[in-house]
Amino acid sequence: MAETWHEELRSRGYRITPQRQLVLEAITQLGHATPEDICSRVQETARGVNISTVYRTVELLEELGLVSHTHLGHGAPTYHLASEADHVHLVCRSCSKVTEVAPELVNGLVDVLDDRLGFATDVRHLTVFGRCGDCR
Amino acid sequence: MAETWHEELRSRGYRITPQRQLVLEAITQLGHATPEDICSRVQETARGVNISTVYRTVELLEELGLVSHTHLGHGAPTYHLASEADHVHLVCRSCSKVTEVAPELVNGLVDVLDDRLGFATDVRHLTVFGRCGDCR
DNA sequence: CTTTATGCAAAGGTTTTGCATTCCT
DNA sequence: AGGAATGCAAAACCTTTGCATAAAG
Repeated sequence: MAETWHEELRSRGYRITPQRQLVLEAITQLGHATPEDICSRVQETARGVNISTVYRTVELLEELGLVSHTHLGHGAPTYHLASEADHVHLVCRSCSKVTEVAPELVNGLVDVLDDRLGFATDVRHLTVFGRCGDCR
Repeated sequence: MAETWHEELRSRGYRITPQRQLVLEAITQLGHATPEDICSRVQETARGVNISTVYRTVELLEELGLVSHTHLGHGAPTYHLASEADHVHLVCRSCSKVTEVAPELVNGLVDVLDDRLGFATDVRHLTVFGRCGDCR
């Protein structure tokens, strides 16, 4: 796989390090991962990455547009690949199940907010809380 | 003003205390308030309510359906009266401005999620992040 | 060799918890 | 009186920061 983001990093004066690669791999594999999740996962496969490095790295990766985060519950945020982030999260208050739905479903909302208020919605960060079909 | 919630409290075996009344008053006055905000506000007018009591109280008031909370930023959640919570929050990533919009604007989304997935959206908790008109 | 990145440990902010005391009912 | 609620302090989380050391370019 092409590591195009390496160019991106270098061009901005950042460096390519094993830790950064490991964090990105962990996020890729885990899907939705908290900083702690990422840290644990990396621990398994290599000598580990310090939790503060994880925080610094996810911030960097987010700035580069490679990952994005959302808040699925009360605790830590979860990170996922931006390329796979093209969906909206539904979180069930009752069973805590997280469902991903196509962003098209919120097109109506996005258009309304844009037309009436000039507000540009960040769809990838959108999380809708409620009750899922199974819990009603 | 009728203190109908007093009945509700008693019938569930809970007690009416000055602290609980003060917290509810503070939320009423402040609109969107973090636990810390609530604590400070109460401090001003009375002998004060301990922060842990604030936490315990907002949890209780939320369980009773009197208040609800939402996450407007990275930090602490904000609480507001459920009776005034009938709106959706828009948060600007750029200037951090919070706008409240009528829940009707999201009716389309609510209907789609219900029809296609049987998902019942909690509109009052909904917060949409993005960029406001002024910042585009 | 220069500069950035990491690890560690400490600090900062937020929330929870245990327990003795207070105070509704 | 009896049980629930509060205050306090400590602990538990989550995240950030300063600084010495390691490592990328």
